[in-house]
Order: sequence, then structure tokens, then C-alpha cells
Amino acid sequence: MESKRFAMEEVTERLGVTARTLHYYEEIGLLAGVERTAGGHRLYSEEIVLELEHILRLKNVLGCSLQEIRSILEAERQLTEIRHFYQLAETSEEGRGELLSRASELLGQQIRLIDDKVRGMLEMKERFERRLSRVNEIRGGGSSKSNGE
Amino acid sequence: MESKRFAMEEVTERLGVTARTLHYYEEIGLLAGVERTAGGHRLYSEEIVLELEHILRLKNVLGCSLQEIRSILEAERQLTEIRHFYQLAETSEEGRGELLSRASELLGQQIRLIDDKVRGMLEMKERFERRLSRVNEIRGGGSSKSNGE
DNA sequence: TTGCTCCTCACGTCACGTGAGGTGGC
DNA sequence: TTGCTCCTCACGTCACGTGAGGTGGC
Repeated sequence: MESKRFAMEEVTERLGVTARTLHYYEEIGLLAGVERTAGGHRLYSEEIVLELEHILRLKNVLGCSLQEIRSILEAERQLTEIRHFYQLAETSEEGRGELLSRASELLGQQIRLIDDKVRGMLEMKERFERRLSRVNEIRGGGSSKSNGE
Repeated sequence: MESKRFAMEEVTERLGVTARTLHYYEEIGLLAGVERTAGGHRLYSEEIVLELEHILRLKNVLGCSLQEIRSILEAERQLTEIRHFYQLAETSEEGRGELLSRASELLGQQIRLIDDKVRGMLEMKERFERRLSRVNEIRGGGSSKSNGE
């Protein structure tokens, strides 16, 4: 059963990007498997749209470069291959252990990276909050200009 | 009293950027007031280094473009002007109120922006954590088909 | 004087933006 | 057939990277 395909505008509106971005991701080989109509118009499957959402989260939320995203996707494809091998039981016990520990290390790295970014953001937030409360002190407690510091 | 000035290498090492970055920020007018030796080498004051740290936090932590940073710095300069006017009492009560409410609105905007970014990051973190715990389940509870060692 | 830092061009790169000119599709 | 979407070049832009070739400064 063929599932639904989406035209360019449906995808760009859902994802909040321009057509040029999708063209570019295909151009550099970040995105593969995009179908076409007989006339050459692109058709996106639901899976590709989901992959695009993942790519855009990595870019916008974590600030990854497209090169970094390329290797993350590569690693994730290896992980799904691992699951495949694991289920087929074609790998030795030691091989499985190694693959799984590599998987969990990769995920751990991503999580630590996010923790660091969040930490940095919360520090900046505190900076701004301190400044805000200084401003609000002046506004609310309208005691004249002799404000020590 | 002249305070200490820093040469290029001291600044780039402290901030973790290249000389080209500092050249570029001057080139586009983001950074002003950089002094020179008689021979043309740049000298950075402590205040300018602090401003650079601020600029780099906005860029790296919040992901602001240099244009956005330019207007944030502009707004912040207005805030310090506000404090100046406020202390000189050269502004009417209503004028002061307006300036201060603009200041607190600007700061509130920055804080909400950070909150949104943090929220997005924590969502991604949960995504990765769910995947990690799935991997660790397989590793730890060596389930199903192959028996225990 | 030597060695290292720093200078100014100036072209290259990454991730798209922005038309131009032409065709697809309901 | 009309109008709008979509296509492929191809040049522009932002924020630097990266030499080349030359000079400053302890």
C-alpha cells in the first residue's frame, strides 16, 4: 500500500523552510530517496518529512552544521543496522556488546552536549534576570536617584 | 590611570576565536574603539574584551546573527544612556517610566527567547534519553532468544 | 639579527537567499 | 486556457577560513 506523498509547498509550510533549503539538502547528498512526478516535481514521503524534521531539530535546536548532521545520520543508520543484525542474530555475543556500547556512547555524547548547552543558556538567563530585577527595583521602589550602585 | 591592554594572541586564546573573527567584527563595525600600537598592531582594553565575551555568548549560546547582536548592543547602549539620563534627572517622570518599561520589556524578551530554546533542548534530550534507555534495556536485560552465558 | 607575532589584501567556503526564465498540474 | 506551483541555473550574502607576502616588537 502506497502511503501519501507531499508536494513541495506542503512540506515547506509544515517545516517552516524554503524550497531552496530542500533543494540544497538534496544537492549535497544529505537527503536521498526523494521521488519525482513525470514532470519532474518533487514528492516527499512521510518518512522523508520525518527525517527532515530530525535534521532541522539538530540544526536549529542544537546548532549542528550540515557536516555534523551528516555524520549523526550516518551513525544513526548504523544503529538501525545494529538492530537489524541483532534481530537476525548474525553477530557474535562480543560483537553485539561492542555495537550496543557504541550506540549508548553516541547517545550519551548527544545528551551531554545538550546538558552543556542548557547550562550555558541558564547562565545567560540568570544574567538577564539580574539586570531585569535591577530595572524593576528602580521602577517599583521609585526612591529617588541616590541608588548606591 | 591607563589599565592594561591586550595583544591579539592574548585575546584570541582567552576567547577561543581566531584573529580573522576580531578583524571581521571591526570591519563590519560591530566592534569599535580598538587601539593600535605605532606599528599598527591592535591593542584591546579590558572593556572591549568583556564586550567581545558578551558578543560571543550571544552568538554561541543563543545563536544570534551578527545583525541581531548589533541591535541588541544598540538597545543595551540605550539602556546605559537611560541610566545616565535617569541619574542626571533630565527626563520627566513619564519619560522615565517609558524608558524603564522599554528596558524591562527588552530583557523580558531575551528571557522568553532563552526559555523557548531551553524547552526545545530538553525535548531533544528526552528523545535521546528514551532511545538510550531502550539500548540499555537490550544490553542489561539480555532478553529473549539467545540464552544466558 | 633572528624568530615569532601581527598586518592587509583577496580568494574560498558553507548554507542558503534571490531573482530569471521556463514548464508542470489541477 | 488561465494561474499558480514548481523546476533548474546562477549569482549574491553572511561569517568567517586560509594562504600570500610583507612588517612589527621583545
